[in-house]
Amino acid sequence: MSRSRPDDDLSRDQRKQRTREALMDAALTLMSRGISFTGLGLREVTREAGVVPTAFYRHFQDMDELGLALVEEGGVTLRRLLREARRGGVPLKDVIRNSVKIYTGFVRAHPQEFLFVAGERSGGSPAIRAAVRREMSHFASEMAQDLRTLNILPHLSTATLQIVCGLVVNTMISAAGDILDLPPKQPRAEQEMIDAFVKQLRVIFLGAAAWKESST
Amino acid sequence: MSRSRPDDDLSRDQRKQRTREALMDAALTLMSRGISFTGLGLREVTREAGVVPTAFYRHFQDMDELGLALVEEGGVTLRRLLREARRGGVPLKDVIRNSVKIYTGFVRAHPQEFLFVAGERSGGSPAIRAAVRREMSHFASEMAQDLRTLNILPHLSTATLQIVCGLVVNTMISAAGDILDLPPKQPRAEQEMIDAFVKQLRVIFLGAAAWKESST
DNA sequence: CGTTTCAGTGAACAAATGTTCACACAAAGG
DNA sequence: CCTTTGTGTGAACATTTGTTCACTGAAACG
Repeated sequence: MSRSRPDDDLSRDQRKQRTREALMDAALTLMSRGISFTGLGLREVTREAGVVPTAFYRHFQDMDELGLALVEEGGVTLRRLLREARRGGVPLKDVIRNSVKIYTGFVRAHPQEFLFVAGERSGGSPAIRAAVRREMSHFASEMAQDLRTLNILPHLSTATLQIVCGLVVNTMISAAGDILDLPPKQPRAEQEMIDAFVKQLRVIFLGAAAWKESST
Repeated sequence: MSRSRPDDDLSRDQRKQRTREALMDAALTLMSRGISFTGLGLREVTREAGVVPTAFYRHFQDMDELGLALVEEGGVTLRRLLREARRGGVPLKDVIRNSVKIYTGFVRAHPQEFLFVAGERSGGSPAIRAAVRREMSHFASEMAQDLRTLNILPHLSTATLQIVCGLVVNTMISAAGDILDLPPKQPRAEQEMIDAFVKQLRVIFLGAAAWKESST
């Protein structure tokens, strides 16, 4: 047996990407301990990742670049969310409640990424803020297109639909931040927040359905 | 003439409160330079305030306490906003557009406080986050009560009205953050954002008007 | 096999951070 | 008027930070 530890025979690039992920995960882990990304230090992250500080520079020029990578990761998570929702098909009954169920499931499955996105949307460095906003806008666009092909709210102009989806996405992200901030194991309060969240989405879609494009 | 500099004959308490305000203003000023509150250092703040670092402890135990004071200040500003809106009376025509005009005026007049609230809502330390949420919730409650006395959306239960106002407030704060993040002197993009903001509020109120309490 | 490439190491640095302490000195209060 | 009170000072501290540099050793490659 030449190679004893089976998880150790990896190509160089694989190894590199591995510690890169370790760094990103370390940042997310530290954030889930309460500190916001902006308050994180380079050394802190490498320490948590189990790497020497200098190794950081092999992957990112500075913390901002790490942040941007995390934004991108968050973006693909959001895309997977949409795909998953599509795959489930339209329930035709209780669409909103079901979509919210999928969503909250996703938030619970990837708490750190949602915490990051919600927190840095208006908090972090200018570059990161901008990236988060861009990602949220992309997400809203995809959602708008989905609604189009599902023939939901067909009477709305594309511009209006886009704005409505922006409102929905904004509400979604805020709700995620609120839910994840609850002291853990508090199912009563959590259910209340989710119910309020559903109600807000209902109001939005009700308003969008009642919208007349003529109104200035 | 015993007292030469007229701005210098102040009681001890007045002086103390003065440098306290200087510290708070310094933090806000630094934030408007791009850094988020969480990323601010104690020494950085005292330097900007023109005081020696140790003087900080005469007013706050740590940065978190400073942050909480700023949250409270932000809350006061929001209350003044509501009072101002009330004072203007109900325009009866174009209510939303007019309210938004008042609001954006306020945001432009107190950019730093809105930047702080928007940024630390989900970003900062747990204590500060909680305080911001509490203040936003208070604000939503007051708004709900105002709508009640103005006989707007009278068919909604108090609980529903509260939830709708929560949605409105959330949208307001996000919009403030977005608008203040624009590169300055970009009236085209700013007007676009404000128009979208107005449209979102219209959708919300339209939906609230169409709401039937019976729906599960 | 021999050479090159390069992810990760470890020591070292200047700079900045939060916190401490004894002190100054003007207002407050008897 | 003399004493007390307390805001702001200035020097000092132990830590922590971001960044540099020369290095090691194994994978990649010819």
